[in-house]
Amino acid sequence: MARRRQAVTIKHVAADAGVSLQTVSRVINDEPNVRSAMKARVQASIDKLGYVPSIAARRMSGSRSYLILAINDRDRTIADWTARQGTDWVDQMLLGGMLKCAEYGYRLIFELVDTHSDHVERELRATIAALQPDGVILTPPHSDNPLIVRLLERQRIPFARIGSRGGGAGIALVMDDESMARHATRHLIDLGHRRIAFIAGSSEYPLSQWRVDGWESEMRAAGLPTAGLVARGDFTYESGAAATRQLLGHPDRPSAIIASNDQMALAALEVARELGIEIPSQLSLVSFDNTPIVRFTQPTLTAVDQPVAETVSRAVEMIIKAQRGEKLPPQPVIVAGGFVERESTSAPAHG
Amino acid sequence: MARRRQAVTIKHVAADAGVSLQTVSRVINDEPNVRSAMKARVQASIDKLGYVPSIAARRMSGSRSYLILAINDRDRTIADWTARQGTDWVDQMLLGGMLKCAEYGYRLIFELVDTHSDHVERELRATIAALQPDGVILTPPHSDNPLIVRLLERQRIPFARIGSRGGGAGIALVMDDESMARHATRHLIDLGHRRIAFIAGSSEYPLSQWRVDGWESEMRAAGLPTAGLVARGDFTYESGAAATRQLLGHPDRPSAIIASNDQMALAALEVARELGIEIPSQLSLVSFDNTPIVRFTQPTLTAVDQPVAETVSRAVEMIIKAQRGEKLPPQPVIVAGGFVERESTSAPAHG
DNA sequence: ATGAAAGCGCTAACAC
DNA sequence: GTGTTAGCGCTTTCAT
Repeated sequence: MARRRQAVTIKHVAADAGVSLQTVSRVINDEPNVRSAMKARVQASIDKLGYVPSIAARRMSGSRSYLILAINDRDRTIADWTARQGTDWVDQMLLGGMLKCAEYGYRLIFELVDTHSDHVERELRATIAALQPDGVILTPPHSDNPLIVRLLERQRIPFARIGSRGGGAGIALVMDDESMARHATRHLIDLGHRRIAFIAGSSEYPLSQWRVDGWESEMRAAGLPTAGLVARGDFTYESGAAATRQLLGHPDRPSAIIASNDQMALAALEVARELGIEIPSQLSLVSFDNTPIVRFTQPTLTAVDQPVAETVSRAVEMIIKAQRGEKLPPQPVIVAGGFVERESTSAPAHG
Repeated sequence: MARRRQAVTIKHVAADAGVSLQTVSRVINDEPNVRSAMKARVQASIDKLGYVPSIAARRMSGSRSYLILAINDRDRTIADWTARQGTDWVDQMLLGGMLKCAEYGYRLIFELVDTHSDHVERELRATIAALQPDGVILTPPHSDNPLIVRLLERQRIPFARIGSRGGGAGIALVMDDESMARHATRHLIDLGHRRIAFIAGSSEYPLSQWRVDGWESEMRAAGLPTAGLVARGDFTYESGAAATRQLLGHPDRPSAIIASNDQMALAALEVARELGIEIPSQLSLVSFDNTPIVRFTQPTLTAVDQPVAETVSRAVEMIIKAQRGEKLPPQPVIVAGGFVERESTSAPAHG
């Protein structure tokens, strides 16, 4: 194999501009102590030759790598990709992360890491050693993994923990699950609903409880009952179906249901259909996450929008700031979600 | 900011094992001329210290970077991510590409490049200079961009061209669009359909024509008419709706329609509903691509499965082989697609 | 404000 | 088989 060398290096630029390597280095890193005339001359050579610094060489010399690593759980991600159920978590991560990285001249590298194995640490350490990223973005369930957090802390790499309320090192960011749940509940209350049920998600994820809390507090504030109105699922379709059957089997059945994610909402839709309950005229349905599928069901689903892209974008920003030693805002950073009204919600039948 | 150095380097391993750097290098690269006892000793030190070679240093020394770059069109990708219509092209690319890369100790880096701008070349050159990947995977419409192909050829980087039949340098891979279209057509013929219409895609993409060709040749082979049975769309929902109206407005309307992608199939579904034509009893519908949405429509759509993951996986494999100087199979490599029967196809009403 | 020299971690080339 | 040397492209000292 032919060895590939850098086509244009800092040497070529220095020679072309008739200055030292160091001066070129100063220009490309936008450092002080370069006269503007000099700077212009060097920049002209850079443009002329089409010079781009090598990340490898930069990293070698002990400087930044301009790489930010985004870590996702391997099993779950591969399962989602294979199932092709329309989950676009990864896409939204890339959307938020890559674009923000590009703004700062960084690059996002997406990696899968196996959470559940006992060698998480080794795996992550290997990835870091190989890539030497300037920062790491953790997503659930890694965000609260003490092994990972400790490792990153020891390596002194700035890292963001998405979906974590903090405690320990790292930059904690959460999407505002509680407010989003409150918003959804408020929407239904405003439509005239009083018996609003909630299908909770897996208790493995802290956000499941945050969502329940939001619903509960809004119900309380409106003086509405919550007893018997929670069913616990685990984010799967099957669990959503079971939860819905439980809720709709109730003698005084709810006129509205909020499901903690889209898969469970989909199940609720199907169960309602089976039972001959029409949506939205006889039952309103709100779903969580706003993944693509909610646009294609019939009726389309009113949904809470999980601000994944925005959150990752903020994470990137904060990592870069942290790396530069800038001051960070108080944490956890709370990212506001959205709410999209579609066809699955309306005033209750006998409001 | 504290400068981060590699925690464990080849030096530490060499010292620990009591050998030279070069011997360690030989072991980690699995090169010949190391006695197995020596190799074991070095490996023990590597494991003990948790050593992982630095990609940057490897690249610096003129060797491989173990990075493979996958390039997608920026505008289109961002539009897809933002629209959240369930397109999982990127996910499938990552699925096929990352897993195959991991098998060989490589890493896939996903990048966006702006096709339509006149500085494609500069942009791509910059990315290559920064990352120095060992290979590049091109997707449409980049695969047939002569500027890009020439650039990569000159840089002597192995590259794959997905969706290109070849001509010029690089490894050409296509999904077997023609066969897939034939398969879909055959499925409908076997069900008893005789008037089978086809909604073609944008002529900007060569695969649009390949799909038409497959349908046409299968129809011919079965002695069935094709005149007046093609409507041209451009892969958008709107164009699909217009095409469907045109086809169903025909006095002797088709009993089945094949749409060149899922968005247009979705439109066909909606138009049929508007016209009071029931699917599948009065009209069979087959869609192309098998993106997530076809699982959620009502009825669910029988669809041709575009083997994106498999194709990217093959591309990675061939790039690595090419880089090692191994012989490659004849091209274009043709990757077989799949076919998934769901609810939208059945025997025609008056068959 | 600019330049020169040293070194980052690794591998290719060559010596032994 | 194994060790030694040089150098990759860049940034960090430290001079000037």
